[in-house]
Amino acid sequence: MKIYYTLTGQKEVFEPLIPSRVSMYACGVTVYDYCHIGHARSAIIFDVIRRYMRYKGFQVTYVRNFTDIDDKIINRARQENVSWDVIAKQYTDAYYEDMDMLGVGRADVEPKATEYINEMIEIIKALIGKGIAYVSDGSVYFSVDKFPGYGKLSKRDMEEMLAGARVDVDKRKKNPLDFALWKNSKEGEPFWESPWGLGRPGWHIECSAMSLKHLGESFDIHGGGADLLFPHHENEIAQSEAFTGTPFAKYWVHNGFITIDKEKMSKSLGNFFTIREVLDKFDPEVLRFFLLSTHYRSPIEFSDEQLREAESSIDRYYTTAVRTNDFLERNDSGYKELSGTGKSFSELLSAFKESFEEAMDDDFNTAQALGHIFELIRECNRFLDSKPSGQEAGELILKTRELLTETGTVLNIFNRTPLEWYSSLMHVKNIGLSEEDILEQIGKRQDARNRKDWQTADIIRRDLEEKGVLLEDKKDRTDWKIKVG
RNA sequence: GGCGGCGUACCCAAGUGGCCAAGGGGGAGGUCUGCAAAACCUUUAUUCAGCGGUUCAAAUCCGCUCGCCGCCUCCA
Repeated sequence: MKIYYTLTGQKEVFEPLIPSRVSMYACGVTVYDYCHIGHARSAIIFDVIRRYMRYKGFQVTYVRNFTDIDDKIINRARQENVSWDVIAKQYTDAYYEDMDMLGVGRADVEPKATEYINEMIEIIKALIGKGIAYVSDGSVYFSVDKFPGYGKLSKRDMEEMLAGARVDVDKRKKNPLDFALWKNSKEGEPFWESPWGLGRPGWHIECSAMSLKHLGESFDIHGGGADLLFPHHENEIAQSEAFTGTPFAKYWVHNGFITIDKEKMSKSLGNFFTIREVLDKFDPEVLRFFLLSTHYRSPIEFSDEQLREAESSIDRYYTTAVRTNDFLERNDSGYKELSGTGKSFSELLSAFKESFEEAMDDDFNTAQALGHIFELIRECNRFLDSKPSGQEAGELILKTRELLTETGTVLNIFNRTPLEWYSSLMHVKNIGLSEEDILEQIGKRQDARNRKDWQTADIIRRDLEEKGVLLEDKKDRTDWKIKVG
């Protein structure tokens, strides 16, 4: 397995620190507002990495934090005239709702910054003791000059950063690039007691404290959005390695941004969509599928059109699922020799898993993995078109279903029944008909068809289609589905 | 200014030295069907932004040019 490694800028063979175990830490969210789809992208890719590691047989420990104290939370609380922890609680709950919808599993440990104040203070004390951090005006700063490797992750030169002049001038800092480990609290702000007076932790130190506590001094994978690379992850390395004297994370994984009209989606530009907004119009699986259809490091352009295409793709899967179910229900299990189509399908089937793993082993190439899945779907349909029957054919289709379920579980897509998919679409698209209504219309149409009253039958079908319901006449029944795309 | 990335068909998107350049969406024609839909088949890139170079061989490596984007400040 290869993973793109931010430090060297190329794909490296993945070798965990402890064989057969994987420890990973992902930067979670600051809980001060609803999550947008950028948060979803990050959460989903790490969810997939974790699922794939488990699939490969690794024992995974996955830690994802919540930043529950921060300027933005304090500001939000002030605006709404409530306590900071009310805001944190509200948006932590909202986060879980969103992630549950998207099929993002809980991490093994989900620490909150405010539960690790003591651990952070201990690290800060030690850094001061080593002369790497200094106290200034009730706050504590990390002295980047004292950490020789500063800038190694983001490949930045300190001289150039200073020349860039976009760093704020702060009299309390010895070097403008120094960053706060502990912040002196101002009047009316939440605070904790510390050796340096009342205050609260700086942003970066929490990840150092929580990863140390749950994963140890060194662990395998650390990641988050590409915008965390600098300064957040750079600072984490500095603090952690200065404190422990050993290498921090072995592999750094950063996901690319979501863009709108080619521009980075961001809060400040105001061009962002919350997960909730999107799920108002689309099934959650559509968003998840869409985000996995591009490699995680590439930027991904977001639009309704893209989502509609994703919806059509998923529908192709569920349409095929209906076919395989039908086949297995009717197939007679007597002996019958496999046709040529059957034989070539059988070959594809045996190669499929390897293809899927090859794609995923290559830096979690979910886009390519999906390509293989759709190739399997096409060949499965082709096989079914050849009107197969017999025990061996049944086994092939059964095997197909197994493989699709197994790989679908890694990506956490394609895990519902076709009926569940269409019921969900019915709601999300506001069809305004119930399943019973549709079945009633199908019954009426069938009566007309029995009378060979094609005109009435076609009118019923057209009326339903206008409402977004498609009918498909099969040999012995008529199926309904929701129009996608 | 420094650092980094991207440019593959009508759209999205894999592919980073060598089998016909994956897959999805869309278009056109066909098979099937009462008609449809779905599915399948054929077709839609002799070519990978452009120009040079390295190589027996390049979308893939190197150089230059053009265009787009990101980071350097909180940010997934």
